[in-house]
Amino acid sequence: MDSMASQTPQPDLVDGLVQLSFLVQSVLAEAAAAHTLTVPQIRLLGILRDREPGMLELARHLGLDKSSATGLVDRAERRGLVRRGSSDLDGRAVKVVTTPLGRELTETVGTEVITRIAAIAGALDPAGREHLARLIGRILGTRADVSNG
Amino acid sequence: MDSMASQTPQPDLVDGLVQLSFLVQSVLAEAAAAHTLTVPQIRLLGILRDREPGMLELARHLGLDKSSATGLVDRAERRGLVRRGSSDLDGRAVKVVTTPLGRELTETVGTEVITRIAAIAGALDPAGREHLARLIGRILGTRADVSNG
DNA sequence: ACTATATTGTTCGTGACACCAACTACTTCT
DNA sequence: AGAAGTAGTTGGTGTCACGAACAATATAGT
Repeated sequence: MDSMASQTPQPDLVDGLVQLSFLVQSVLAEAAAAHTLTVPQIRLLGILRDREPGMLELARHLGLDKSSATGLVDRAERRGLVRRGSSDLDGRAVKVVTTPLGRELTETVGTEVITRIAAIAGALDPAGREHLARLIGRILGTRADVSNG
Repeated sequence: MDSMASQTPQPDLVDGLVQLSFLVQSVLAEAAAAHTLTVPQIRLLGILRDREPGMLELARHLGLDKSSATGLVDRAERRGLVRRGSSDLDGRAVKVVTTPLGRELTETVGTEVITRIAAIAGALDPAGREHLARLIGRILGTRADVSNG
């Protein structure tokens, strides 16, 4: 039946990947909601954990249009989570930075996300988790070539 | 209850699961957008492939509020993808059904989703895919107990 | 230097999506 | 029949994302 190797109709796997992604996303949404945040917001905070990007760079990291990044930062700023600093070199550029409150929330939510996602993986024994991590790593690693320009 | 074991700090795996979920979601969004649809819409169509649920049942399947289901069906109906039939037994209930156009789109998009998601898994060799499917299956299987009320 | 072009962000308008609270219209229970 | 419950809808609010158009600054090209 599997005449085409690359398209090997592996319904179980395709279905599983899709369902798993919904599961993970809903757990993320829960963790975010527990702190009156949303998934895009925690993504934003996650990126700002080790960066101070401009709007455009931010947009690229999130895979969004720059105007979407503006909006995301607007709302986060309104909640006191981030701040718009001005770049010294470029008069029109902006530097998005977390506030102390933002950093604190990043930590809290981060821990919560780890706990909750780890709980999902808790269905597997340590060896299974190890293996899963490797397989996922290989998938994401292959993709890194594509997405990193 | 090994409450500690579930917290095994496995940063690689947690991170991988999260990133993978975003990858899958974005591929789903692409596949949907290729047919002027959205992820919630293809989810809706997917459910209607083998069911004719009422609004409430639909909402439960999607993990949404019933009013959200109403909106989703409203928009899908406006595009001629689904239809509101009336239940014969219950005068207030509704039966959401796909139209011929909706069924056709379901097929087309379904194929596209399979192709694109399979491409993600294509980074693995057949044995790896097999293994991954099993691991994911175990995770989802464990969850099924929780979510199926 | 000085205009032409490119880049960074913002704004505006539109639309999808999701929630909650309130409401209508049936059903079922007593 | 009357009370209570259930199925769906409506209206209001907020987030999110996009594209097009715009201001302001930066970088070329000559």
